[in-house]
Amino acid sequence: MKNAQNPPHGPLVRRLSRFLRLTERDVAALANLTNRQQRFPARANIATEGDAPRSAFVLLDGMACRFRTLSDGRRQILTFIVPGDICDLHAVLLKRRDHSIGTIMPTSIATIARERLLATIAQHPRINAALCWSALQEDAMQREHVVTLGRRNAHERIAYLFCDLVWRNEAYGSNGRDFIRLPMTQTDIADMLGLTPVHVNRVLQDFRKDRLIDLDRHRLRLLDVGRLMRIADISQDYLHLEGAPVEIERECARQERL
Amino acid sequence: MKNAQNPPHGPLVRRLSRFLRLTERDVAALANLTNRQQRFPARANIATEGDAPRSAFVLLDGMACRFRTLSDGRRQILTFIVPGDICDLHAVLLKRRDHSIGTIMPTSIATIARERLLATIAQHPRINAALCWSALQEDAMQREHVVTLGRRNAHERIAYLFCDLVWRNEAYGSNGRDFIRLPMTQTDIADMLGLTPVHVNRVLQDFRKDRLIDLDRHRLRLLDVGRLMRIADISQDYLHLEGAPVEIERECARQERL
DNA sequence: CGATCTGTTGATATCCTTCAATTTTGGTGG
DNA sequence: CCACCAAAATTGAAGGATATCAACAGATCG
Repeated sequence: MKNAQNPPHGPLVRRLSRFLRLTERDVAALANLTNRQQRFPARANIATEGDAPRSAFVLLDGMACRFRTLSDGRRQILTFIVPGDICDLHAVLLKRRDHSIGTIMPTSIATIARERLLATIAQHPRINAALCWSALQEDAMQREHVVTLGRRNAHERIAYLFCDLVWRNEAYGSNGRDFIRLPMTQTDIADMLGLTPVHVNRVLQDFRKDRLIDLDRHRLRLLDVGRLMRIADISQDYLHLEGAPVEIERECARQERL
Repeated sequence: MKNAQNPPHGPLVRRLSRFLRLTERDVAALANLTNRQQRFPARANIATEGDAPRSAFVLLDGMACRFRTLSDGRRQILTFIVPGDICDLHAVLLKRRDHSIGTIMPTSIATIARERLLATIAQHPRINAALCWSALQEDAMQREHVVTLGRRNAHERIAYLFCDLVWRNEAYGSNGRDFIRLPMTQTDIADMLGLTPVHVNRVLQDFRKDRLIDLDRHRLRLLDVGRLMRIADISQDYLHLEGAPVEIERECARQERL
């Protein structure tokens, strides 16, 4: 039962072991959790609003987003989905999807069969706990998004988004450099933040002039994270990266002894 | 194993049986799920951001809201909490709360002990499923909120909020009249919808002039739901009130036979 | 029955949108 | 590898939705 957080693991393991240490058995089970892989080109729909929910999946590589469109065409992006993110884990309980999922760039996913998922969480308390945490974290991110759209102005919104993306990449991304890939267009950013593409562009210019960011060819480098955090008035608390409370650790250990 | 949806049940049973039929055993278990009750006056905090999470609770009577405040005082309400809503069901997994919960009016809650909760869902598959559905529904409501703040204008936002509150009251509220209690102030509505109180007031005047609503002394009557729905461009799909898919029903029935 | 919170109204300011044109980028096929 | 094309980014000018400020009226509650 060794520490399983060493580098060469898939995005799902990287993501989940952010919460608590997984055993080698857990890691092996996660490797068997997914079955077939699928690739999608850029700007393709992985799932469409109104459809009956299909199986859950993990995003392995690329980037996607959840979104909804109003009947006059206005679009709101709900979340950007990055490698390691799990989608539609419990969606079987619903009859029809209330939002779509589309790719931003070429993206590959691995589907998760419901039967195997249920069996896995029944036998692996740490995976169960980590999946719950993952869902809680998504809820918390959604809440931060609501705060952003409701009470932050354009500069604050963009500062928030960039911090969020960089922090998530640091927490369980794979690249160890000081910049991140920003594959989405300025229109995507606008649709995420409730702004117009034109205004997003202007704020980006401001940030460049203020030496806050370096953004070129979809590569983003934060030149002054502290100042961006102060602009957005945000800390990374909402990501809940602090790991499991001891009681949860103990409870998992106890269940593993059975 | 009779239908358990008849009137004289608590808000929790009313809420959960919206999803699937609960057995008499389930209803009895739900009655035993909560232990002590607590009353809070209006404008009191039930839980505060930064605290370590306490036990989960059900709101029995009154109204509350989740909210976050930025450091300069701007406040964003995340959700209004109505009777039957369950709060912080899995919060034990987190070390500190990322938002507060406060009352709008005098409110009573019933706490749920973690041990008893775990035992109950282990023995009652339908309760387990219904609680999962409840969490999914909350996620869907949160998504609709994001769409509202990101892409709807002031009139559309208020039309959305009023439909939402009325629909939720119809679905599992207790009063059978054609108006609902609207205990929150216009400032609360503004903080929910990302507007200023002044502007909320003006939109309300517009709605009154257009004979869309009748709002007086915190009693709201929708005079033309169809038109409000068209204004907000919304249907009640996002509330997922259609009940459990047959496979879930079957799965619960199978588990009950063990 | 007064103090305070809430609702209402008007005038002015501003952030962001809209519209429209131009440049740049990135992808594709020859 | 280059030429070409569509998509994305950029810039300017003007308009509109909502915010801000301020004052007052009305409701609520101890």
